[in-house]
Amino acid sequence: MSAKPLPRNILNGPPGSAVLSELVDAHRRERPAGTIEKLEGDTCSEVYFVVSGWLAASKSLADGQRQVVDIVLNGGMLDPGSAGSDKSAVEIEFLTRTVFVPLPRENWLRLLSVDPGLRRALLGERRAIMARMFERMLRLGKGSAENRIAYALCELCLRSSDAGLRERRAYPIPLNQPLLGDFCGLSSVHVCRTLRRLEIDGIVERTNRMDIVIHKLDALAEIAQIDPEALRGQIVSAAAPELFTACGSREPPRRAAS
Amino acid sequence: MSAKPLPRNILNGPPGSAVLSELVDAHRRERPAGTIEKLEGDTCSEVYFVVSGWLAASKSLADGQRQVVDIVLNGGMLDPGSAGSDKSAVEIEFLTRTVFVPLPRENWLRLLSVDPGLRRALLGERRAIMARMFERMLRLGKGSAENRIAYALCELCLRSSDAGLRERRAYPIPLNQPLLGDFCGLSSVHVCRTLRRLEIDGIVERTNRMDIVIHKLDALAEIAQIDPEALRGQIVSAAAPELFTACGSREPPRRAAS
DNA sequence: CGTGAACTTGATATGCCTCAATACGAGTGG
DNA sequence: CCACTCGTATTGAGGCATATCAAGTTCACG
Repeated sequence: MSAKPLPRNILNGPPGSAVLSELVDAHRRERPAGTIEKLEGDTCSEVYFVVSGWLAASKSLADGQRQVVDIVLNGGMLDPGSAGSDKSAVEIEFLTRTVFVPLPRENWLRLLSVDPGLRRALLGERRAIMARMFERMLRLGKGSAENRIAYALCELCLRSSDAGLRERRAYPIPLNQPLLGDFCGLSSVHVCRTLRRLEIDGIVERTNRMDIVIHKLDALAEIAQIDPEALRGQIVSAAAPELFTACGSREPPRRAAS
Repeated sequence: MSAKPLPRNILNGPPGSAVLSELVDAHRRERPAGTIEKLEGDTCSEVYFVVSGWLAASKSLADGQRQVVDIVLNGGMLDPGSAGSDKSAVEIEFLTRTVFVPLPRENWLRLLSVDPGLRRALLGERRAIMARMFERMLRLGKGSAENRIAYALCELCLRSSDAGLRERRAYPIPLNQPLLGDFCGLSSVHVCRTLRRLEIDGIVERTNRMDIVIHKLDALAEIAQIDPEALRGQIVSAAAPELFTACGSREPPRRAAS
């Protein structure tokens, strides 16, 4: 699966294919870690495709409290727009050096109009996005701190690696504790305590600040209240990578300081 | 806007239109309030369109704690599927007597393939869904109980009426307090206390259990941390009604006991 | 008139936040 | 090489918001 030979779907699709690679080339961008690409309310008429890197979409209350509403990884997409206007509903920040393609809405619609496979892939990607958002809302509303953190670790590990959830394997997660707190709806202090407890209990281990090694997958899944196998199928879109393999060479996700 | 003369978009669209009305007729369903249409994990290969009524999509933790992840009203749609499998990611329950159209995925994809206007409308609807989900996640993660309740009232009032947020006008909300709690991530007891406080402060009034009358819109918007005008544009899809006006006569939303 | 579900209100428990102080690690400049 | 500094992580103490438990009331419905 990691040795996928050639881009499919778009580049090799029947009509409009030539257009695509030009579009992608024309819009391809790269940003260093920590860049804030857009603020809430900024004008935005594009749909974002992440070629490589991590991106966080967040919203804030008046007092500055921030909630990360989604994290987008290699092969993922984000539509920051809201219903009526051309205003972005979220703030967009890159957590790592990131290559991405902001595709104007009209171009995106045109691509969809010519490629049935793309429409189908989009449906799958959309379902994956919604499914993981649902899981997170459930935990934001009803889960304990342990449950939220454990779930976040599982989700990010699952999504960031083809290998899935495995014991004794280090997954880099390019979030510091305040950011992880904003993702889980917790204060950074409580994130620290909760991570610490998981570590003391021998369930996970951290190296280099935020490389996660799972030692007791059963226990972690129990706390996160997930079935590792099933969750993967629900929140990771099988079709997604094909959505725009065309967009560029597949670089591995790279961690970076924020 | 309420006196829209004729269905547009699909029924009158160029090709495939005849197919649509047949599809809709064939799949149209009606259920009484309180019906549970699907459970988490049930097989589901359809996309749901709500013609009239209210529907709640929820998920639960092992201990039975439930979180309502979205509420769908007249003119709204819901795709319960998850990425990989044909399993529903959510439980679906009707809050009122509801007319809806569960359209098999393949039919839905085919419709999308023939109607550019439909694709565009879907983009708008999708953005509205995401925008309101983002708003709710922000409040689930970082908002106080007052903020969550006030926001929920504003969102549901905005979405359930063309009139938007107005003072001295009764909005029926067909949720009891336990359900509102599941929606806001609060216990029913605390929902009660919080609503009571809003009432004592003269900000809202309740009649018939759950008909909401706003008395101080400014204060409510302040607590909810919203701009009523702007929010409407963000979370209500202008195009959505056209998505499937074809599906049936437009009945007003009717409240019912759960 | 009885029954059950929802609502209300009070009392208590607790999980998480906030404030505060310290430790650590990386980068910087002397 | 060391001192400095700044951001992040860690740990403790205390407070507050919300959950939980419990009891009583109202209301819809049979």
